[in-house]
Amino acid sequence: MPEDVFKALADPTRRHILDELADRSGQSLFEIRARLATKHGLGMSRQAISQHLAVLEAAELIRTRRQGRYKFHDLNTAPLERLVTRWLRTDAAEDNR
Amino acid sequence: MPEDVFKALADPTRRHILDELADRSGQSLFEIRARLATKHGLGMSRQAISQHLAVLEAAELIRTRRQGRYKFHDLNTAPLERLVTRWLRTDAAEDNR
DNA sequence: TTGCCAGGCAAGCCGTCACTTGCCTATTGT
DNA sequence: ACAATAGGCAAGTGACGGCTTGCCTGGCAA
Repeated sequence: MPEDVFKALADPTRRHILDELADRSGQSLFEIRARLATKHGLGMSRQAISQHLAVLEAAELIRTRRQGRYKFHDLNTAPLERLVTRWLRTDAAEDNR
Repeated sequence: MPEDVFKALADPTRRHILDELADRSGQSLFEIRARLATKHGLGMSRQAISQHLAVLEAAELIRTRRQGRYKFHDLNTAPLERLVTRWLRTDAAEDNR
């Protein structure tokens, strides 16, 4: 299940989205779109970012909460923590995967 | 340049290769191919794995050393270390990328 | 030397992915 | 009520990625 995390992190635009959510939590789709455009020069359609957010949500890298007609996105760093340590630990070899 | 690391990690076969090299360092192409086949049930062509190794080497996740007609592969965990910490540190925000 | 073995190069196929476009639903403001 | 706003749901397109196949090169052993 957390195998999708790698796939989600593969795209640079999605990594920029994570950067934005790390900088300011609880942003809406249009906010993210605006900040990607101004700060990173990414002029993408609204739907493109919506699909990226769907991928990130499926990988559980972001959590969403609806509020009226707004949908706010929050970063969830939990899947990131034991992701790379899989190869970093050179001591006791326990196959926990 | 370490942006390719994410792309390299996106493929499950490549992650299995890293697992193998983490388990036994300095394996050759045919060794890796054999162990992927037996331990993970991956019956892939030699060339497929060669291409995967090329991607991993381009991302500097493995280092290679030629010795006669053999080419040995070693895991290099250096690019992995400050990869995920980009989103994990919630303290001082320095844009080092 | 001759043959075998480890590996590289290049083209081609096919599936997946990122992105767009068009249309539709729901909620808020006037 | 009506219009504007925030977002969702497809379907279609172009490009990239993984894998195969075929041929070629360098090193080692008999």
